[in-house]
Amino acid sequence: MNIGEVARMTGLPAKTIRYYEDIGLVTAERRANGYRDYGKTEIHNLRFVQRARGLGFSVADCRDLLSLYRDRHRSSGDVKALAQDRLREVDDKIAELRGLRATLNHLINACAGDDRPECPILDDLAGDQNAT
Amino acid sequence: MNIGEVARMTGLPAKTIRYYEDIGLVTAERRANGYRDYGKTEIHNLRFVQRARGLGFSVADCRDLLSLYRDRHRSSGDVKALAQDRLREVDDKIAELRGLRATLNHLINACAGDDRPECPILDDLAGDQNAT
DNA sequence: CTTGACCTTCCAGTGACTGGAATCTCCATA
DNA sequence: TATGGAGATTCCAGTCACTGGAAGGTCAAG
Repeated sequence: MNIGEVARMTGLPAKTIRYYEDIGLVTAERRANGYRDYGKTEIHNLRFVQRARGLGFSVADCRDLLSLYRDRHRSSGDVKALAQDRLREVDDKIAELRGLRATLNHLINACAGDDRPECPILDDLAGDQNAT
Repeated sequence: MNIGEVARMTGLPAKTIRYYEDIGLVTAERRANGYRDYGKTEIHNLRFVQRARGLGFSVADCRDLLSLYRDRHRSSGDVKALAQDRLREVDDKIAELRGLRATLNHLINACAGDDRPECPILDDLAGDQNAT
């Protein structure tokens, strides 16, 4: 199967699929004419990576996950550990964003948002102690 | 004031301060010897940028915010709009991460995490319809 | 005069793609 | 058989916001 069709099937841009080959994540056979030729396994692996990326795993994580996937003798504990690391990252990020959100919201509520120049948001960014 | 001292004062790496000059965000005077010389205004602007970046504003946003900050005739509405855009981004990101978190958590709970190879996480990534 | 801390510039790398140019291959139609 | 267009190839550069490192200039202390 040509790369274009795979792109259509998976929704991954052909560019990205080529990139994954570049970095050795999912490689394809070559036809006599030099075109990449994708079989079921490669497409399966591409979808696997696509889903893992969708869950926010890094490409490096995807590499590990793929090799665990291929390993008949893996321990599910190794996979779970990876997922737990990722969960921790997500939790940290959510906590960080919640903090940002609160500050931003506070600032927005304090700002009239009209034609006058007085602006608590800028005052705060400027480090004005009397701001907000 | 030399860049090193400014770095110590603000907590911004000297590299970053030079970078901000490179992109024309916060520029410093030069001494006879070619060293950058920072005055109160520049340090103030650096801190301003630092705070805005801390709230997740892009460097491009910081540029706009700085120019609004310097503009005596600005409208606070313009600043508020920028902050609201940013708030929307944060909200979107939080929503996305919440979704990821739920999926990840679900998968983690389904996985025994022991020495056996059976793993619902991998099954799910593989697109196995019977997974989880 | 030397040492070491500090400053300068410039180039390259990060992650995960994405855009674009130049060139080649395939297939259908005139 | 020629040609046109779609789709394939490679390679280089750009994104964002830095960060690392090399090579070299400057300054103050001992």
